[in-house]
Amino acid sequence: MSDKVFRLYDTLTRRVKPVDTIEPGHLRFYSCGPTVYSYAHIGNFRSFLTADLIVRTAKAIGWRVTWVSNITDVGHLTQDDVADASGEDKMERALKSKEGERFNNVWELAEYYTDAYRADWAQLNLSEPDIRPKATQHVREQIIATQELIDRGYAYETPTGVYFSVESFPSYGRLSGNTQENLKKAVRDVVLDDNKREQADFAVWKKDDRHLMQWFSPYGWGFPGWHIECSVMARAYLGDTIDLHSGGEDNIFPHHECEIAQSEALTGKPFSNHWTHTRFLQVNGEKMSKSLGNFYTVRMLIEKGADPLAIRYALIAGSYSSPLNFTDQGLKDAMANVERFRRAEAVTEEGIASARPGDDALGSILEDLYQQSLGAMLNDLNTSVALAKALEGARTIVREADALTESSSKSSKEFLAKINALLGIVRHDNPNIAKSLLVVEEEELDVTRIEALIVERTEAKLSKNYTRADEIRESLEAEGIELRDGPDGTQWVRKSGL
RNA sequence: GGUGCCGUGCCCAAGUGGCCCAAGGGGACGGUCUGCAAAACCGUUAUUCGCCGGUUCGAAUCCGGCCGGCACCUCCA
Repeated sequence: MSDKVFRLYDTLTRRVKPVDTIEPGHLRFYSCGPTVYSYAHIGNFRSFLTADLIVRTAKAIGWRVTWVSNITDVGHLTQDDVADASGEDKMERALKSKEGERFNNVWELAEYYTDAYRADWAQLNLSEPDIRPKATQHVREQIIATQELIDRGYAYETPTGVYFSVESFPSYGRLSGNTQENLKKAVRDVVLDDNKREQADFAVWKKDDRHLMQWFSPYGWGFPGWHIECSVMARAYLGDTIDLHSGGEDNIFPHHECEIAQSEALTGKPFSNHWTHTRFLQVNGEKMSKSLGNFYTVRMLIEKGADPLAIRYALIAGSYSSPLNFTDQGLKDAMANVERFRRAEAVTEEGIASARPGDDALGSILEDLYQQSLGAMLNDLNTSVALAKALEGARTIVREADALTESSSKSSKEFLAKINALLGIVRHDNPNIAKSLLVVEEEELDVTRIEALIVERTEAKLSKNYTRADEIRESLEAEGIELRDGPDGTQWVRKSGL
């Protein structure tokens, strides 16, 4: 525990305010996860990273965190709630697509993309949520909640499903500004459904005995509406009122607006005391979309040679509360920065091994920088400043390099460990998980041959045969191997494909 | 039409009333090192914050107008 204040923007009150926990020092946090009908893209991950950074920051000030992040493995409708429920389900559509051919059924498809999601998650060094519930594992509770909403007069059954009556919940629209009145003014074409009392009413349960995923309920065969899963799972794991709820900006409406309505209708208590939303990621100044060809997944970028931690860095380089422009150049920039942390770590290890006597020249400087970095994170997750302070620390360490005493090295090591716990950009917290899930197989390198060539080049240099030396350097360069001459000999590194 | 968000150097991006003649990263340029390069390290790189007015002792920061961009309005992180 500490007396530090963690401030975050709250979408509901539209201002930055301290995160208050109901139980002192214990954050109960729910973040919306993906629908697993395809690979999650880097825009999805930007929003998951916000959740990860919230958890890391809370832990850095000594809070206990119970973090629930769901997996939506029920397909929801791709179209508006059309009257006959014939709207195609996005998981069904994925199954019928070319990529879906290899799956026997939607369940396998969901499982495959869930695994892929978790692998990418580990690659980007996101910490593991305490609970990762699946919508399909909570259908029973969703049916019970649906019935309760009917019993309490907030929902009604029609020939096509069960709908939540927006009129019955007067504060509907408080989060998004889409009040019933404003929604009526909307001129957007909406598919009319005569079964609904009001156009703004939304589905809690859809009746459909042809749906690929269906369950039996008091209303016959069908499947749950999209919003009810989060209401139910948040309550099951975190209680009636939670401290904080997060998601992407597109979740504000309708998803979170509807969650609030359902949850508060069920419990009569506030659903979440704080709401945080991550703004969209743009790619090269444009909206990310498949048609524009700028739709990036984590594995695509790794295949292109991007360092997973650099992807992470690039995605958190800007504030979560503003749109971020993800560019190829930004990714390269991030790689250079991640490299600097690696260098600082290498220098630190050498310094400890050297056992050089002397004062700890860095301890207080680094502690100060860490505190500034933490302070920035506590101030509405100001990642730009937090990263700047972390980089300054890494630079400070690298600058000392050969002059690092053993005690300075130990301070450096502590600094890097704390920065990594806070920002996750120095190294993978759990390298084994990241490695075992590595999506791209490192192509085999003939290390013996490379090292033999380096020896040959060193000899050529000694005999002043620079033509041969440069020839070796250039041929290795062409293979993607970069040579770096230093006082202690020549090192080699793989060059990134970016 | 409704509801929100944004416009800072060549690029990305902090700062939202005085500590800012504006962090940090990349790039570019100069230097140290080096056979040369790469890497590393050091230094330089916005009297200025979309435009025009206003408020104020003081504005990138507040207010008004204009121009430009983005998101959501029941598939979407």
